[in-house]
Amino acid sequence: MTFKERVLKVVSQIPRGKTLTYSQVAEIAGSPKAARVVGSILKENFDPKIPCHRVIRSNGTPGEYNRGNKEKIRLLKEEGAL
DNA sequence: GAGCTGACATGTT
DNA sequence: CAACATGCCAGCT
Repeated sequence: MTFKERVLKVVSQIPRGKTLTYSQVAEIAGSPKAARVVGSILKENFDPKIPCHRVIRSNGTPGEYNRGNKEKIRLLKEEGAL
């Protein structure tokens, strides 16, 4: 089980309407300081089972998104997470 | 195993 | 408030 797999699993388990920060995901995955790695992994993953838009920065800003940063914000609004 | 990379975080300037 | 600098660490070559 690599860190990547754990990150994907964690993100896939984020409930609708909720958001986690990259740090939180990294922490749950087992490496609290590997927030960057989390991003690197999410950008490569296009699996619909992984709601990467629910993962945001620690300061509350959305961060980046493979389908467009605007889309990420919109999705969060749709789900009521924002 | 070494080096480079980067969807981050936090502190300075 | 924005730009810059440093630390951090797993993935990839």
